[in-house]
Amino acid sequence: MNERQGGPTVHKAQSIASEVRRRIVEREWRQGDRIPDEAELAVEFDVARSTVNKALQLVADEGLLDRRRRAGTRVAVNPARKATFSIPIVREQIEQAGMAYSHRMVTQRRSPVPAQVAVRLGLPEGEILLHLRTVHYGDGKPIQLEDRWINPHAVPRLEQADFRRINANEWLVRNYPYLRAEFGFSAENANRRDARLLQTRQGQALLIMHRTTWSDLGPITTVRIAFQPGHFVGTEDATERSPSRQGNAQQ
Amino acid sequence: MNERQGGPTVHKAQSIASEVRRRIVEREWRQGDRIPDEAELAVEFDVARSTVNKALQLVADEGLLDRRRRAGTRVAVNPARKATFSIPIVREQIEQAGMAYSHRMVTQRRSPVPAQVAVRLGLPEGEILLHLRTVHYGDGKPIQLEDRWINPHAVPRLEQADFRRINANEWLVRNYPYLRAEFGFSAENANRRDARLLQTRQGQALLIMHRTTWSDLGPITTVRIAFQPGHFVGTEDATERSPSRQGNAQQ
DNA sequence: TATACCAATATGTCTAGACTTATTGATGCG
DNA sequence: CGCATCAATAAGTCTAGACATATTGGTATA
Repeated sequence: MNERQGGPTVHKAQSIASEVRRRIVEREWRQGDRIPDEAELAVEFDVARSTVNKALQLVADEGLLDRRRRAGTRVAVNPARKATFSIPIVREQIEQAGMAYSHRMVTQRRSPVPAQVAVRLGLPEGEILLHLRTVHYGDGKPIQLEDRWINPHAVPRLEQADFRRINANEWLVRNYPYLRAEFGFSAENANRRDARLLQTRQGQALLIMHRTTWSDLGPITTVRIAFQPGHFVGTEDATERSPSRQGNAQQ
Repeated sequence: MNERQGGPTVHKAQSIASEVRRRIVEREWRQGDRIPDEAELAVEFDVARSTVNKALQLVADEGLLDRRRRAGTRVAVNPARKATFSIPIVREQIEQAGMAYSHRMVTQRRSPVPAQVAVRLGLPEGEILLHLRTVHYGDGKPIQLEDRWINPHAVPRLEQADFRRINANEWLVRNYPYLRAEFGFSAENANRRDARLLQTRQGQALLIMHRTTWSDLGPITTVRIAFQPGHFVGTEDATERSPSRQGNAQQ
């Protein structure tokens, strides 16, 4: 009972997942169809059931399959719905574009959160948080403008940080891992302050990105980032989960 | 050699992953630290090594850990960088907001792709694709405007679809699963046509979403969606991979 | 007819053991 | 001192088997 030889690390699960994707994409298995169960596929591909299980979980995580106990595995009716984001850290992003990075802190003070921000953070209005406004520059030209609120209760030693030297984004990322994040995008016509800080004209369409992060100590920070006109924020990938880790995020 | 009793389906891997996250977040393990190897943790938590492996892979996929063969597992220096997107299908989105959905096809014709679009699709300029312009309405008011190119080579039976009855988004999603997708956001001041179709004024800041999808037959479709002024597109989650599947995407 | 219950089933999860492979760190050589 | 080589290590993957549990569909009961 031990007639193995080839040995693992050959990604059988990955190949099975690919084959499953192929059958779905080429319509051998149609949307809504029940596919053969794990045991059958294990026989077909000549692998252990757990290997099939792993493969199907991969594909299901991508959204192409729906799996339910006892009910079996079906080809998803609304397939492939996830996309993973990969957003460079401001400084890296700017430096990777071959520009010299710098930043300027425009505001730093403790003040009561306005209602709108409190909602994003899930905190009561009026709580005293640290409020920062920072402009990030590439070769001296403004690239993005961030308006940030930091929750001191979730960020011990916040006082010790000098945000004129290291920007809040980097400091938080390096020191305060988060467990959950929410992103959002919208567009706004530049108001007077945005226009001034980004050195553009009022009314210019700006891409606005909101981001809020949490650890188990509560909300860490929420930011509103206004990008230079014309800026494009792209995601990479979707669906096909890569086994390797990569990417970045701003906090 | 068989003294088990409690039995699985208790998510030991998940609990271990949570504990690992906790140690990272609470800085018992600092950024850059090497953590105990799988065998040690298996002893500590009294589980099989493969269970620890699974737990650590989960956390590594979230970005909190970096793992390398022989080198061991370290707490990531730039942690937690992924966010998964979950975007409702237009019609569902509008209906879920309690509005009556309708759509209107403004343009439908085959024409040569302009250079800009060809680049997004990775096709030669001038290829003949199907070009559609559609406005989606909620309670009769324009919600979003999509400008779409569809590649007939990746979409068999394209002729048989009647996009006046079912919108392209839904038709594609139901029939043509994709394997890869790219998203992007930007902001533009509404031009004359955008303004007319969205019933707003020129110059208004519009959130623009670009999306391109591929199957193994090549690029399927690329869309530029212009949202009604004030529209907000949010992502959900990040990091903490949920074992269940959910969410939606537009094609 | 509606409900409660039960057996069968397919997936979910874990274990213990084995083999594979990238990478490190030490050793020996030119 | 720089470089090639090699053994040890830690993660990566797979297997076979077991138990867990949600769901289904049928059967018996009120």
